[in-house]
Amino acid sequence: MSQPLHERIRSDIETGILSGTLAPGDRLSTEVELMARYGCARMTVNKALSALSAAGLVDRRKRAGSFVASPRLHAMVLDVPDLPQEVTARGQTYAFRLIERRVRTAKATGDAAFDVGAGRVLEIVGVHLADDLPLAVEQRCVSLAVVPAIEHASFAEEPPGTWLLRNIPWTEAETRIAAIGADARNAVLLHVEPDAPLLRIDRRTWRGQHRVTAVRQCFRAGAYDLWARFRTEDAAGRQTT
Amino acid sequence: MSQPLHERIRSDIETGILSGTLAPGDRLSTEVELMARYGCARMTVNKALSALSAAGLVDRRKRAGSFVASPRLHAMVLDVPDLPQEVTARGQTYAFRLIERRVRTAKATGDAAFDVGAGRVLEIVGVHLADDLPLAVEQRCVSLAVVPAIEHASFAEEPPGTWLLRNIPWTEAETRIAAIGADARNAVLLHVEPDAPLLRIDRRTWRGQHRVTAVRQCFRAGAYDLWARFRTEDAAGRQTT
DNA sequence: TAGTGGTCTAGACCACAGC
DNA sequence: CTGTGGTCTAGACCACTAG
Repeated sequence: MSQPLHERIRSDIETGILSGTLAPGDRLSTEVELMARYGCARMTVNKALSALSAAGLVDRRKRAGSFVASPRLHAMVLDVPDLPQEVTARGQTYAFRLIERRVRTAKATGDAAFDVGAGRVLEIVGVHLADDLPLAVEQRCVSLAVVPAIEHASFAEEPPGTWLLRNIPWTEAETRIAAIGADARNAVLLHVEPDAPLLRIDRRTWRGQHRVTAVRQCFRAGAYDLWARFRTEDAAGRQTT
Repeated sequence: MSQPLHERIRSDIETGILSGTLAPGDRLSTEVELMARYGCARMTVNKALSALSAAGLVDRRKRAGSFVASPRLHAMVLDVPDLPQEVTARGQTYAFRLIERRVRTAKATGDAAFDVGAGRVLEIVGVHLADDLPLAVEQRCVSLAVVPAIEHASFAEEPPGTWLLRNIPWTEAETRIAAIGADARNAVLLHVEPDAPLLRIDRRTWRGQHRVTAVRQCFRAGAYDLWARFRTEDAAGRQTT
């Protein structure tokens, strides 16, 4: 038996759903029935059905049974790019040029996208470069109350985003993606015409109840694309053995 | 006991990781130790640790033990918008205006973004409208070999994307997001100036080995933003009870 | 109220990788 | 070699809810 039994049971049912043999709303066999069919214990069947439920392929209701869920998968996995890594992976040399760096105290920014709560805040503006060509402009606020160590970090070696990724685990994050026209400052920094299309990525990050950082990155059009993928296997927690 | 025990064990360890008490690379207690600490069976502990492993918070190695995973996940959950639903949720009226619809056979498009394999293919061009204002231009190819029923669908009631979402489960999808300048055709259809910034979303979808559909949506800047979120609880499969 | 899933137990054998 | 996680068993009790 090269494949675990609960994995085979899960795979059998998943195949039925994806091939259309099992239509949305259809009732699956009960755990007791599957137990008899595969000649195994109930825990084994339960593990398979729980995985399908976690993946959203199956809806389980007490007393009623397990049902094929309506195709509702509106979610994909979005890669959060680590720019130095992405750039070097493309065979280019990465650099971060710091434009501004200051510490302010507790003032409201007036812009909800950059609010990281009360206390001392580190504000950074910089440019990501690939082979010395500007790739993106980054504006960032970091709460020094949550991340005091970053006040003394030099961003010569790595940009603030990478520093944070390496040092601060986060529990919650929110990303907003839009297309905008370049304003005067971004046009200069990115070497593009004013009103040229830019990809704007806003991200806010929490650690528990505390806001860690808020960042806005504006990419030159064509300089970098975002990718997202979805695989049923990922959602079902299948091992990539 | 309002909370399942395996959930409490998982929560305890997760809290330790996120608070920094458990640093990346630290070794967790073994299943046997946790079993003794919580006074429960090994299966219960295993369920908690498996969930943390699936969430990417913990790395488990045979003979070595369980360790706090070092770099945090670089991935978030991207909402795949169902435009009619999004638009009506904003209190606007949604409509889809069909511009082109034709069936071609097996020819190569020359554009990899729209390749859905051999056989008969339905090609659609249309505009998504919110309160009669153009929101996005959509170009789509659908493989009629995989989805024959769509050949006779009228898109008066719902756009092809929604039709597919309701009728065809998919196993794998890939999305690419970029900012572009409007070409002549899109400028006319969206009522914007040529070269105005647009948010372009390309998506290809598979069902098993077969390519189901390939779509390109170009949104007016500011008309619609993409959102992505991440919560540790989601990844750990915690129920939202 | 009876059937279903949710959870848990106290064992067990095995594969695997560090020691 | 030995400890670890991966898997599985044959039971059990409970909560919930649809019939």
